[in-house]
Amino acid sequence: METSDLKKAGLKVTLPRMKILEILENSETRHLTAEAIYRELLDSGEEIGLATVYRVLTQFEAAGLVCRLHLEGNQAVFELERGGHHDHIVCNQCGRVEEFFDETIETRQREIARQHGFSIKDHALVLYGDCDDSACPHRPV
Amino acid sequence: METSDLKKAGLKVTLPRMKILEILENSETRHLTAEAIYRELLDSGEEIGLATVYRVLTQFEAAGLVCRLHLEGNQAVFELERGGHHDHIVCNQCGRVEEFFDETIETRQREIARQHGFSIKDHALVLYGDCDDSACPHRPV
DNA sequence: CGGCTCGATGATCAAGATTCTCATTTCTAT
DNA sequence: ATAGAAATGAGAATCTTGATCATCGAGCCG
Repeated sequence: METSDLKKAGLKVTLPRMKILEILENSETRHLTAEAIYRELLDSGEEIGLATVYRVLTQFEAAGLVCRLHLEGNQAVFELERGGHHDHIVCNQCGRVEEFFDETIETRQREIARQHGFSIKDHALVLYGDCDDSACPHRPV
Repeated sequence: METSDLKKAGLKVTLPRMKILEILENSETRHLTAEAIYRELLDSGEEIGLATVYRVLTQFEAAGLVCRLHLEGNQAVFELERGGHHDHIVCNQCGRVEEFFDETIETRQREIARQHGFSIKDHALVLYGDCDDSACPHRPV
């Protein structure tokens, strides 16, 4: 379970942390802003401060439990780290986020970095487009 | 010249706008924050407000004269739109930004988007790494 | 189980980036 | 030149995120 992951990271197992993990696990979209997590906690009757949400998410990120994404908006979104690296496609209309992984792109990135004399440490790739209408509700969030 | 570009975009030709274009054109790094442009204007004796810099850059972006990049930092950087699309490599040590274009990656992106039922409109790809030491000064900015 | 110690929390404040407001100035067309 | 509209500058406002600090609770020890 996750309590062990928390302890492994040197973090006490507290209610706010459990609740936040729970929300990240059960989220439909799997990509949530700190605000969204905060509101969901308030709605379910928890007494939590927004500062705690940000603090905990930052700690989770440092512990490798969570990834922080900077999409076009001004807010970062957080997703549970499930092991595999992946990049993202975002629908401009409904905000839906899908994940993908492509070895061809990964390989080319390494080659390009090498050509430029860089040792690549990380990368951020986000595709923006419109998803097909049938599957695209009007801004669900 | 650029005055025609400004007029074409429905923007009056004013001193602040000309100066900002000039700085973007003559910049060594080609990738500047709004703050950096503002400071450069102040240093050269112009009386300009930071709000104007942001306002003008946003208008330039809407007019397609300028691109806004969101790198890892919290500030956006702006670069003159010179026609060719490209992506970026950023050095984690010195902040240097280099540009590249790779048709293989572009093609794969379109294919991936299609597989996911997205019509891709845009994308953001940034590689982060360390550039080779000899060419990497210690944080020049 | 009761208490101790230190990390965790929540409320508020603060910082940094960007945008808004509005009175004043500057273009541009006439 | 002049009127009308758009642009500017200064500062306030906003939004997201991190910091502060007094209080609280988790984990450990007896």
